[in-house]
Amino acid sequence: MSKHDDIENIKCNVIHRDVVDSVSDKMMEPEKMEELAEFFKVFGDSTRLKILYALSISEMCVCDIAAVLGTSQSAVSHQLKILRQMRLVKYRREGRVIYYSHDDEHITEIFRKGLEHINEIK
Amino acid sequence: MSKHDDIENIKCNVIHRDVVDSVSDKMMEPEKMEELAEFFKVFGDSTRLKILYALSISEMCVCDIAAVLGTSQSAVSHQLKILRQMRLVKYRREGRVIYYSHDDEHITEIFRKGLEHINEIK
DNA sequence: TGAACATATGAACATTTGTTCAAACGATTA
DNA sequence: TAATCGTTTGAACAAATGTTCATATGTTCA
Repeated sequence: MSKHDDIENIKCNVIHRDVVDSVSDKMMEPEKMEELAEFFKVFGDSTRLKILYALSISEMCVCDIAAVLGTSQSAVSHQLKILRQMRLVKYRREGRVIYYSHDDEHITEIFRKGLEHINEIK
Repeated sequence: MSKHDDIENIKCNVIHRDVVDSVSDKMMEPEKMEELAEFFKVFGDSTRLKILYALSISEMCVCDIAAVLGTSQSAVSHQLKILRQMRLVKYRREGRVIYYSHDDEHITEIFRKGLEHINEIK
């Protein structure tokens, strides 16, 4: 164990140096990956997904969204904030009612791709 | 408060009955939504995203993936299990080395849509 | 057969996440 | 102006998640 002290607990070594180098070279910047993960994380919750789906059918106010989902108005509002921050929904105020709607054309396509996948794997 | 006891603590009422009914009618089944959320959840972690991206460049063994990501072999293995369960990657064994690769064409498209979005909103 | 290696897995732990509850904020209306 | 309504927000809390560590599994090679 003498001269191997510094690597004594490495469990795993590179097997194909060429592949590792080539792939490392083509990898996206880690920050971009983080950003992308944050984006997809938004789709990873059924409450938010339901909101997005509902809004793809019609513009709606917060109370109505809550009614459709069967979720508390507060929970919906919290999730709308996240969707807003990710620029997936926009809103307009009319008196004390706030109407939300989609703010991005990619939503529908991402939705469809996801559905295609889960329909295929079962 | 007499006859309203059952709804006394409802903070929010339906505002547009017609919209709520129409959207409720067109909503997807909740189970489908859950399933879809589970699927997108997989994309919502940067380690898994990096693995998927790396595999879009080349088939790779676990050790090499770990090397490219700078993550422990164990962490990679745990995440590969999730990707496997979601049928996003497949693998083949060659001796004691296991090679992973993509198992779905939607991955690349979903990736691209996500990137398009985050590139637009900044 | 036993040592070495690539990978998988379970338990433990810290972190993140989503909901609820209570309260605050704006806008309307009586 | 006060009460009401639709919405937002912060704190608290339980549940879910990702990593690490230790160990197990399965394969090769000496």
